[in-house]
Amino acid sequence: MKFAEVILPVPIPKSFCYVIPSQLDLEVLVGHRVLVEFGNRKMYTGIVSEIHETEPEKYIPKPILEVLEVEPSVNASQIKLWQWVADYYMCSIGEVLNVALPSGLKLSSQSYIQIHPHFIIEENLEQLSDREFTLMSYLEKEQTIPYTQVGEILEIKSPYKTIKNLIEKEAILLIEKIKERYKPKMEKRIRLSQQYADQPDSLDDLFKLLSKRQKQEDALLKYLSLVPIHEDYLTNFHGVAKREFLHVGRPLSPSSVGTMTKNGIFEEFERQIPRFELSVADKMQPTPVLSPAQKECLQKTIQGLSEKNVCLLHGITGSGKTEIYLQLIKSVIENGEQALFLIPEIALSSQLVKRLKVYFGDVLGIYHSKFSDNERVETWKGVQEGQFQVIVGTRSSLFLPFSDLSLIIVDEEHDSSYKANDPAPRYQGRDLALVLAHMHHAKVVLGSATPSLESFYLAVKNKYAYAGLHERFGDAQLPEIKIIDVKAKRKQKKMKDDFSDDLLHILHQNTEQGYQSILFQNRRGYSPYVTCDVCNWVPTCPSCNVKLTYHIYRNEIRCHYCGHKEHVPHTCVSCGSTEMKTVGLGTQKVEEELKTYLPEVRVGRLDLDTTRRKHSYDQILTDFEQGHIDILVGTQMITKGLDFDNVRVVGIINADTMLYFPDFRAHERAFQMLTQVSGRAGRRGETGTVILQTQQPSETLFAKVARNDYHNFYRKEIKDREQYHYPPFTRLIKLTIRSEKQDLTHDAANYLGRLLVNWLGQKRILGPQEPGINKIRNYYLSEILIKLEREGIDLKKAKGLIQKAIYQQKEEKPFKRVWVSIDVDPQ
DNA sequence: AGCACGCCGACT
DNA sequence: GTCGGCGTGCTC
Ligand SMILES: [Zn+2]
Ligand SMILES: [Zn+2]
Repeated sequence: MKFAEVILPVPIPKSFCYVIPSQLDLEVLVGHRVLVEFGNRKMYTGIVSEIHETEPEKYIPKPILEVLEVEPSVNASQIKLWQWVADYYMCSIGEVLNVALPSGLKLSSQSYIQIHPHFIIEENLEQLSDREFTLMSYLEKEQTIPYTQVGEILEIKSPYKTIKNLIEKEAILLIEKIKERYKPKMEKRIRLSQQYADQPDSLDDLFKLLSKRQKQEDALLKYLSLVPIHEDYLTNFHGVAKREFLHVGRPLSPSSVGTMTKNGIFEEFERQIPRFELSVADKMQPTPVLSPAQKECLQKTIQGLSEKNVCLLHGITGSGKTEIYLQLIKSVIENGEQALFLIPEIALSSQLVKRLKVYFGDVLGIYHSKFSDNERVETWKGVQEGQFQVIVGTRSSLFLPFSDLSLIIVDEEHDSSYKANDPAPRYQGRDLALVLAHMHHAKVVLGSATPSLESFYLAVKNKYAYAGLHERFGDAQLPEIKIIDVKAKRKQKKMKDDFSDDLLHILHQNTEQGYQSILFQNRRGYSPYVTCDVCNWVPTCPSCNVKLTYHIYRNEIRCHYCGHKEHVPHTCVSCGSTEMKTVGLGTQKVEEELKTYLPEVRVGRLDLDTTRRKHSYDQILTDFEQGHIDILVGTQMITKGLDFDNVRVVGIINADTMLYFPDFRAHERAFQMLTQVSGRAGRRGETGTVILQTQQPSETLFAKVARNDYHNFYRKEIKDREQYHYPPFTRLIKLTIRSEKQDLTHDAANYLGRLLVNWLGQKRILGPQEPGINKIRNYYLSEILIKLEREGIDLKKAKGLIQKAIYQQKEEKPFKRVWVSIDVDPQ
């Protein structure tokens, strides 16, 4: 007998053993998607991770029900990668599967109830209680009802007993429905029936036959003009797309074509077509020619990669790193190997995709979270079948089924969207890229104008190769950055709301001269908060310990953590005053103020609120690119994406907000963000200007941004990190303890903290400590930070002890309803 | 994570 | 008594 270890998408840290039934004996392979029953009746797709002959001793394994494919969807190196992620990020391999596999490839069953075929309600009325009768009447109308909806219908919380009773009475049946899986996109096509296609002479007879039927004759003529079967009868085999046949050029009557199909003149058939538009070969262009500086940098990168596995490409904003990536990718394609081009979530605009398509054509695949399930499955299959040699995508493309990967590029490697947050696995895409590359013996290029401290440190330590690109492309110069003292300006009465006279003046002048500007305010919405003018009371969320955020367009206040919303209060809950006002500054208000002070200027806005719909982000970028917008107001979103040649001025409304995050990375992030946003100013031979407004003009970080002085920023920051034992000198693991009672969270966190102190030592444990936001969705939170040395420590053993401590805490009776989540390398 | 099942208190 | 809420433990 043969058995298969199957990975299932559940947060249980092991695989499950199933019997391979004898009739499937030769079919099941490692990496196959298989259908199995799990629990009482629920069905899941799992991935076979191992095939063996060791019979389990303690239980009788269930059989594999179905093998869902001929070629395995997952290859062996992917399973190895999943296991690495599960071990390193301390989660179950099932959770890894859950994010790795596109949902189009994961099917699971849902339970439904339906009326038992032999049961007649009218004849069994006395058997049914009121509630049971309600449910049965519902079933008569609806045929089947999902199990999960029964509770809602009956307005009770646990429908289980009602359902169980009805099953015993043989009134209903439980059935399992499996959700639809991936659907290939099909196209209806039309061709001439075999008999006419094979013998062109018979067409004459056909024309005679149709001579009295004008519309049918038209259709035949149109077909022959689209499909030249008289030149090559084989062309009939592929026929013509029905859509094109009916609607392109002179339209045909669908009903007459239908009649001809019924009469056996035409035949209809279906063909699978790709979801992605194929590019036309003649639109393709060679990759752009490099400047001398870019060439030199490319050489350094190639040289570096011959000595090290990773090269840090440190190129200032506007230096043209992308062109260097293109060259590297090109040579990968020429060698017949695969390349992965990772970019931050938001930077994957359709502009970028179009640009890359022009260079790489149909070997380019795209993988993105805004894609539909079906599109993602198609990219997955394209990589697997070798159609796509280059993938541009966000961090989840690390899980695609590569077989021959030789290069990974991580663009804007410092970007925080490479870190996956809430559902486990909480992986860092940049780090995982290194692991994936290692498995494939591939090389990695980390590119950034403002490298993360971790990466730069490793380059300094000679673990990574380093290639610098310190001049801008073309004749462009770095922008001139002017620091404006907002406090002083206010005293001089030179502020209009949030704009200094200098900023307004330069914006006005720049627009007059036909150039564009960008305004940066790292907060969306109008005025973020509502407050009482008398006592400063601020409405907070009933479920979370956060202030509610004001949204002007609905005149309501909302919680960003749980979605709770309410109307703006007219009176203060604390003192009864009716003097409620809004405070704080969001992009929406910046936009409004701008329109007041510069009424003739066309203003656009780019933030989460204006880009919710699928194509709105691309639309705003296009409008800006084509000059329909003079000034674009935005959040950090505008620091990413495409470069705009016509932007000469960047205004930073309030640079201070970023400095005060209670987080050891606050300065790093502020430096990166300010540098990136400043870098939007001045390309193509013109020197740009940046106006940076602040309350603290003497803050040294701003001076470093102004001088584009990464090295001094790095030296100061790395010293602090070393002194306070933060990465890259230590590894951090953050434990978050959650429960519904504040005391319970507190006690559980203390218990866990004591265990960890005993097992790992006092100096490695920070906390427990309540985070700034100590309640989310009615769960109270506490955090423990574990600091482990980078070297000279058995990391596996330490993680084992942490896991053991969490299990031991969970074993304690009072802590059954306490949850602990683990974040390895938190951001 | 689901889901089954058993115990306990509220309400016929 | 009975029924629904809720806590607990298991899943190959
Ligand atoms: Zn008040
Ligand atoms: Zn909330």
